[in-house]
Amino acid sequence: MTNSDTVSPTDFIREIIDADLAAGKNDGRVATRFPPEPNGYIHIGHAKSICLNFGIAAQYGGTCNLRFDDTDPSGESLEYVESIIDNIRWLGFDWEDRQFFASDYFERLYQFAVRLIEAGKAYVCDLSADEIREYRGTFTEPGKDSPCRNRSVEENLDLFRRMRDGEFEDGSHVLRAKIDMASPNIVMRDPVIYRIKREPHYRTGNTWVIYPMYDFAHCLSDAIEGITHSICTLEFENNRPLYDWILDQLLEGDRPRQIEFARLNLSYTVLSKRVLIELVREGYVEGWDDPRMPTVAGMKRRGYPAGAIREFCAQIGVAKNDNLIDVALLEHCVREELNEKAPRAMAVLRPLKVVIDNYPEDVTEEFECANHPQNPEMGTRMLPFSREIYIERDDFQEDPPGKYKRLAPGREVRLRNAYVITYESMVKDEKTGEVVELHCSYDPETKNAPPADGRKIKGVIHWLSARHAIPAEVRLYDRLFQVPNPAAGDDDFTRSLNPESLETLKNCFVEPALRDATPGSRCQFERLGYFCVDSRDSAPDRPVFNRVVALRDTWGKMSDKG
RNA sequence: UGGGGCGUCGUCAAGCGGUAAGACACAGGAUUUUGGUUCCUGCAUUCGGAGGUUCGAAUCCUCCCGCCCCAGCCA
Repeated sequence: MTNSDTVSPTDFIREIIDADLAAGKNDGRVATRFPPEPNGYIHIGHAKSICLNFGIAAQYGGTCNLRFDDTDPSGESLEYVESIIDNIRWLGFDWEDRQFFASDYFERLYQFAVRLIEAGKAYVCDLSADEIREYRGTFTEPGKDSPCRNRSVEENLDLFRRMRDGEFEDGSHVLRAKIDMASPNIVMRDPVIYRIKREPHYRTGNTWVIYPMYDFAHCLSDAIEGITHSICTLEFENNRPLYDWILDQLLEGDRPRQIEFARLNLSYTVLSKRVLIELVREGYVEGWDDPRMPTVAGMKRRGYPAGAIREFCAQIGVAKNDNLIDVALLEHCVREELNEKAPRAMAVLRPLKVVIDNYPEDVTEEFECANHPQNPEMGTRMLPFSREIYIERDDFQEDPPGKYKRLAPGREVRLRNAYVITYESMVKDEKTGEVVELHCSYDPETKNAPPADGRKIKGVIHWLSARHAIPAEVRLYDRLFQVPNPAAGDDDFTRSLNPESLETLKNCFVEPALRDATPGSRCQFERLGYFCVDSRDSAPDRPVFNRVVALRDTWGKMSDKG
């Protein structure tokens, strides 16, 4: 599926699977699942889990199901289901016909709950939410039994049926597993497994007023689907005894096994669902697919290739250590793929006009340019040249620092794929003193050739023929947060937002070949970075480009240091 | 505080009793019509700490320290 996945990674989860296989468990089957709750868009952290689950299934000749864990109607919606399906497909994974919903199991789960009651392992509790909390005890004190704990099976069955039938108010009754109110693990102190919630479900509508809790629904959904290895994140480690307990009461033979790994944390970004939702709702970004968002939809729109995300997930590994991955690694993976695959193009973001005085006014030349310097198979394109061109403002300095090798008074520079030009004079705005135009001369002998006298031209800059350049809008993105670990501390995340995460440049130019660039297509603007045609706002007469990621910039680093 | 986890380079991460892989980052240098790419080079005498076992310990034992998770009718 991916050329970068040639080396199968090894990690503690695969070691467990190897051992299970060696022990003859599950008849040699490996079945995983990715179980999102459809109450938000998936992000790069989910991508790690997706790559893990689908990757393991592929590696072991097994299967990976997509299952929506939709047991709490509040906040869940079809929009999220659809976005999740789209995003996983885009990431490059396929679950064939194995798309499931926990909500499709509601009737079976109900029957499992009835069996639990019949076995004397669950009871209907009348305590209020507050009372249940009080009865639960604390880390250091054991809990107390609910007064309802010893109801008869018959009464429990009757009450539970009436809960389902809608006879009771929301919150007036719950179904609880009867385990151990003195357990040192709070999860095991008679956990709630069903609650009454009169809220329409986006799939089952009003047919249910009771909904199973995660701990009850998840393990049984895994069992129903024949999952062998149920991979989840570390915060569920405390829940594993409950996962096993429920299955022990209800099932015999091979059972799914829960394995926990450390979730992804990314520097300078936040992956908390709560914060992501707030960023969208409060308008700090323009939507779930804002190119600054760490969502799969955002990264796709930004122009990150799916393969780069997969490669990133392979690179970071899987372990149980808390981690904070340097976002530079993600950017590295993006550059690595784009360097190989993105055709080169010319664009000027902050134009400065240059008149080449000794070049004829009515002439247009066309230069044949390679689409990729290292890969001739990517072909060539024609680039027009004329007397007036635009260069990048940054590529001229009146009083340049030491190692500057671009245009300056008295200097010469190579125009990429064209001639060597020499500075002659500049025109300044009388009021502001700003340089508004340059005059240069060109050396006709240097067309695609070094200067005849053998002198070395150090600098190469990009340019565009003013007459032929296509106006474009370019959006420069930077990290959304200014601090390395915005999730640390309970500070208001708003304060660590980067006010300069988006810079919109409206007066840019791109080469004519890009006039009709396909939305979503990517190229490298030479010397600037990788760019992607925005799939939402770009129009044929007015292309809009998103900067995917800048090129590595050793010069920028040097000059930053002074 | 009771329970459950985790501590190996700046950041990830291999290592599974035989003497510290790799990646990113960083720093030098070479090549270059992208200050890109590519290519070399450097980057943990030491594995949270202290004891112990052993010919030999990041790996085994003991104690200590630090960080994360759990007291939703969320997942």
